[in-house]
Amino acid sequence: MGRSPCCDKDGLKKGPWTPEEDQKLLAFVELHGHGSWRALPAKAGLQRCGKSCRLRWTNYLRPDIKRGKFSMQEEQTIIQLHALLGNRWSAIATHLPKRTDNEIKNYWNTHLKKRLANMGIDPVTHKPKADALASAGGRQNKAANLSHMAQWESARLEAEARLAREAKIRGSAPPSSSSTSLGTPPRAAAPCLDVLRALESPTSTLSFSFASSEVTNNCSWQQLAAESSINGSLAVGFTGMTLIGNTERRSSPERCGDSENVAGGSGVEVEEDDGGTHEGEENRNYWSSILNLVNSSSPPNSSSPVF
DNA sequence: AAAGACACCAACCGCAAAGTT
DNA sequence: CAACTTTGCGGTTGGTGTCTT
Repeated sequence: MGRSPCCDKDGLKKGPWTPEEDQKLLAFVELHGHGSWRALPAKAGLQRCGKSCRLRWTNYLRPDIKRGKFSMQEEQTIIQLHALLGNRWSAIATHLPKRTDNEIKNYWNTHLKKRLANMGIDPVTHKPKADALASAGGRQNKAANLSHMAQWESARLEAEARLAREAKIRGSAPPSSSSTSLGTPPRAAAPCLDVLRALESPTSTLSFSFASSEVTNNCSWQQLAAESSINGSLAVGFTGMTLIGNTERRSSPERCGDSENVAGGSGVEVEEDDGGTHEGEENRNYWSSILNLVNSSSPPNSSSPVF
C-alpha cells in the first residue's frame, strides 16, 4: 500500500485472513485471553504481527460484534456524535454497542459523508454549506461553545474509558469469559449520549450555558434545550439530521420507513435560507431527537458510573 | 459481453499516548 | 525521570464486487 510495511522484516504474513488463521486466533484468545498482543502470534502459531492480530480480533472476531446494515437510529447517533466529536471514532463507537470504530469510520466515509454532502451539509462542520461563510460573525461565540463542548466530551469519554478499563482489571473476569473481558473496548459503560449527562453535572464545565436552569429529568431537558443559549448555532449545524430525502443509490426502502420512529418523527429538513426564523423550532426538534435517541437507547437501569 | 467507473470494507500504516523498566 | 515497549487511534489504501456505459 505504498508505505513501507511493518511486518515484512520478520517475514510475517499480511493481507486478508484465512479461515484457518481466524480459527487459530479465536481459539487461542478464548482459551488464554490475548495477553500481550505482541507475544500472541508466536503462542498461537500465527505468522502475523501482534498489531494485525489485535485488529482482526477487535474488528471481526470478537463475539460481541454486530455486523450488517446500520439502522436509522444508529445512523442518527453517528451523525449527531460526529457533529459533536468530529472524527473521534472510538468515542463515537462507545455509544454504539457492538459496532467497531473501524466499521463506523467506514460507514461514515462511504455513506453518511456523501449523503450529508448531497443534502448541502458540510460533513466536517455539519453546517449547511451556504451558511459556512456567513457564520463568521456573531456566531463565533456559540461555535466556540460547541467546540468547548466537544473538547470536554472527548476528554470525559477518555476518562470514562480509562475508568472502565481499570474497573475491568480490578473486577478481573477469568480468561474463559472471553466475550466480556478480552480486548473489548470499554464501550458498554456509556450507552447514552453522555454530553447531556455532562451538561447535567453540577461540576461540568459545560453547565455555564444553563446555569439558571435546574434540571431534574428529561422533560426539563426539553425545556432547557428549547431555551438554551448555545443551541442557536447547534441547530443551524444540525439541520437535516433525520436524513429525509435520502439520495443514496442503494438506500433501502425499510430505512426510509424507519425514519418516523427515530427523532420523534420530527423530520427536520435542510433549510436553504438562514434567516433564523425557524431556528427555535429546529432547536426543539433537534434536541427532541437527541432526547428520544437517548431514551430509546438507554437500558432502564443504565446510568453512567461517572455521574 | 466487455471495459471502465464506482462502492464497499478489511487491513495496513504511522503516530501518539500509556505503560513498563 | 529518561528510554523503551506496547497499545490504541485515525487516516488511507487496495482488492473485490457491483453497476453503468
